[in-house]
Amino acid sequence: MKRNTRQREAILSTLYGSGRSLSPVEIRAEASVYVPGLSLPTVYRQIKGLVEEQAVSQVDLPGQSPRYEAPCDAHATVAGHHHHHFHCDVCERVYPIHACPGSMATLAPKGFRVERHDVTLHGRCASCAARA
Amino acid sequence: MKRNTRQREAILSTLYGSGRSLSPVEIRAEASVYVPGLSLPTVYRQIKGLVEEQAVSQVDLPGQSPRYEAPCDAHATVAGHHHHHFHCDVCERVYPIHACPGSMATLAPKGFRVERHDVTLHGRCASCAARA
DNA sequence: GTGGATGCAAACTCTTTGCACCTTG
DNA sequence: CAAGGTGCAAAGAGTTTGCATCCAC
Repeated sequence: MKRNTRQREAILSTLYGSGRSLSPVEIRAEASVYVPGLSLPTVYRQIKGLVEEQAVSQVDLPGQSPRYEAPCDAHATVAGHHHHHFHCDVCERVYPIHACPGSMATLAPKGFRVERHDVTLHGRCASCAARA
Repeated sequence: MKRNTRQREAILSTLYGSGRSLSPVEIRAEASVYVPGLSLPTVYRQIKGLVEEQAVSQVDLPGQSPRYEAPCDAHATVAGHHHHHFHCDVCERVYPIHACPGSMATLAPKGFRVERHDVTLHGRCASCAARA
């Protein structure tokens, strides 16, 4: 997965252009504007390669299939930086949260070694909240 | 889904007997001890009904298929109470965390309305940490 | 020109559904 | 005895793979 095909470029620019996390189907829909006929298997193969080379990161939210996002450039860490996500219950979109409640090691029972945490917020995003 | 069949009893006692969240396959494996030949479709149908009547709650962790657990009786709230989960990276088991970092409404951007949050801790459970 | 990438179709996994038979109340 | 539950097999949904063709280098 190193060649600059039209498909790869379309997928990459879709991910880097969007400020949020996209599902494979969303990626296909957006990238199809640049490459009509783009196939879903190609999207899956490209994102798999892109995740491996850390050009894109995978976002797993509870109860949802994986989404993908461009590493945040606001903090310019090469391999992306620690952040969380907000899932809008209305439009189903996923937005990055550049804040963190901090270590949660003390929440676990004695003897448990906490090495990582995931936080997902749910509710209404700004535009869906304004609409209500 | 109201009749007390052997299958239903086996599934319920498996969930109530285990102190953690189980996947449908795990439920089937455990409950098969009481009902040999228990089928996976029956497990899926029973848990669906049990979740609807709130006798069991569904646990969605990031990147994982759903698990199911008996509502925690330590706090004795009928419909279960707010809690989180710990996922062991070694044995893949999921344990309840009866603590919560508190509201995270301030983490979201302006205009976002936060109504709920999920927290998942990852690392090593007590027995896997002791073994290392 | 050659090897990697693409698109199609088929395979796979997980979950759900149709249906004949069995069991609970 | 009737309504509901079970097991089997097959159908769906989402993702991955095989393969012939195409295209970037």
